[in-house]
Amino acid sequence: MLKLSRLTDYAAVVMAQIARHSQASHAAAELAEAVQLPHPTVSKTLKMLVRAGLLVSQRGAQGGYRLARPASQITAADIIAAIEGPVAMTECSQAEGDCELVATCGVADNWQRVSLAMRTLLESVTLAHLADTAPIKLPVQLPIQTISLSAASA
Amino acid sequence: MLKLSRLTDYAAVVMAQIARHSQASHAAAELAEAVQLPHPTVSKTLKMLVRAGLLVSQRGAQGGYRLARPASQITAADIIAAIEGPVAMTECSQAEGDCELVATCGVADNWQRVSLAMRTLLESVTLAHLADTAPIKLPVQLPIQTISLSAASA
DNA sequence: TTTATACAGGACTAAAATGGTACTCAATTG
DNA sequence: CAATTGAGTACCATTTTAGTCCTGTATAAA
Repeated sequence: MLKLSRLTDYAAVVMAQIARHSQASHAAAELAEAVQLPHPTVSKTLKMLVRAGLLVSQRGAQGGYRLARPASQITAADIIAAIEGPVAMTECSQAEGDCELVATCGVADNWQRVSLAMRTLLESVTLAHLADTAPIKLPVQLPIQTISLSAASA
Repeated sequence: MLKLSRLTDYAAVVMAQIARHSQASHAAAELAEAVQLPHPTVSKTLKMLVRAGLLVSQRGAQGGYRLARPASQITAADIIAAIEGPVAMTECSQAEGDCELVATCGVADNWQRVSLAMRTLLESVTLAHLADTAPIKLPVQLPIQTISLSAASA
């Protein structure tokens, strides 16, 4: 299905929740309550987001989590990467291309172009968009054509 | 990683192999040999592709698999859907939206827009592109902006 | 300084998806 | 009929995913 993992989904929801009240610090328990998910799971997700540099944490009483930077500067690709690792459609489109089938494959290059286009799409969607209850209304010029499809055009 | 499953990857490679010699019928064993993958696995993949209507099969001696329609009319989204089911990024962007968290979620709509944009992207890449050893050189106008991003613009 | 709060890190387990195999049946050709 | 080749099904092993728990550590407030 080319689906996000459930944790990634949670991460997006939690991030959106924080983004909607970005002044305050949010404790894990409070967030879990707000989004109606089990505390430990939310906690785990939050830790991953901190490690990825999307959130900052403050220990102790009155502590909690806050966005590391404005919601408009955090992308869907960032959130996905924080939980699942870098966006890549196939083994071989990752850094360590240790696929032994390169010789017989014959589609690797083109998959990588598609992969890149998808990544670009996900980078064009920010947390600010996701958190907004209104539909995404970017007047963005998606550079899709530029990137992959005209890479070696005629 | 938002990665394709390995079987989907195999499917793409096998489809590309068939597409490059689309006149002949191809036995499962022959294809497995050509792409250097285990026979039973390739066989399984082929059956899924037949069930999805992307290949047609012919039993008996001299039988094998052929494309059900021209490579230019088979999309990456078709191949992915054949193996993994419909492209959808989250539970709730599928047909049976049985997610109980709709109330507290607050990002569902926007995820769906992103999901739709990705699907459109994948539909714009055909098997003919994938099978071509040259880079994709579509002069395609990707309708991404149209679909999701300006859906409710301004 | 004590205490309550709240995050950090890691170990562990249960469940599910994935990938791969084997075996039997059905159809076609010659 | 015999050889070939796909169809269908059931099964198993592995990996991934999700979720829990426990112990440690930093911070703030009383």
